Amino acid sequence: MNLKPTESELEILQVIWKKGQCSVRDVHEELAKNKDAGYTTTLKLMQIMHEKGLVERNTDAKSHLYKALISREQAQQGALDKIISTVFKGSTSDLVIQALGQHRASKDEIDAIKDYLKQFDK
Amino acid sequence: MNLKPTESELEILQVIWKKGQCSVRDVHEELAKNKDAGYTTTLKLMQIMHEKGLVERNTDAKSHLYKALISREQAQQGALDKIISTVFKGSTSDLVIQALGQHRASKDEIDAIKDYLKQFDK
DNA sequence: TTTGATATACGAAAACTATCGTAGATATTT
DNA sequence: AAATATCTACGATAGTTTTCGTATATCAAA
Repeated sequence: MNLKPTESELEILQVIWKKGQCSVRDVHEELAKNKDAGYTTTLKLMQIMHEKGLVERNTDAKSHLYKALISREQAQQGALDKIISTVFKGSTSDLVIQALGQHRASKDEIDAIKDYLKQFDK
Repeated sequence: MNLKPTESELEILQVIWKKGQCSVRDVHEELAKNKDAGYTTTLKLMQIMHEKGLVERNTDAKSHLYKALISREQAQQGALDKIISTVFKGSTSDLVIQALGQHRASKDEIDAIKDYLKQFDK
């Protein structure tokens, strides 16, 4: 089974992750802010995600409620693994440095990272 | 013009980046180690990449030689931008911390990152 | 110079993804 | 209860990406 979400599926997962549990309409209205596709498009995608096992749903009510079966962390890890191997030659530090360089992390972000790195000191 | 390489195109670019200049056969043999697709598949993909302007080629000899027209750094940045916005809620530090956490960066890598971060002190 | 290996070109099929329209069920409003 | 709104199901289409077969050219070896 292929657990790797497509681009559109990720957009949907984002909404579900944020809200915890969503109807198709919830997701659709959120997506409609930045994108314009019909309601049935979102519905169909979510049905496919259900077939794939990316989400589960409660069909008790007329309007079904969806929950994610893949965590944001899993998706993050999958995305990282992929780009580290395809464009960063397997080097995590290359990725980190490139990320910090171009994205001009804020002072808070830099501090968060420094804090994190302290655990490696002894 | 769409400069964003597809998944397969990235696999090919990887080989070209590593070797600097490649014939279709060079790329194909490298890919064949991990994947099995026919020679003409690789050829076709590289021809499409040429049409798209992702690579240039020298057709003097019978066997054409391809060079990348997009740098590894550009591709890295594109890949980072995408995943930061789709799975990391726009947070670079989330990405960095997740990357360091799971990938168990080596001491050298950690040191490289610490060095890099020093530039933000003053 | 004929044969065999290796190239490119390129159309077309296959696979995957995204989009939509329509049908029919269920709920809500008047 | 009839009309209206909202939901799911699902087939069909369109778009993109990947794969491959076949034709044809070029080179090297017998």
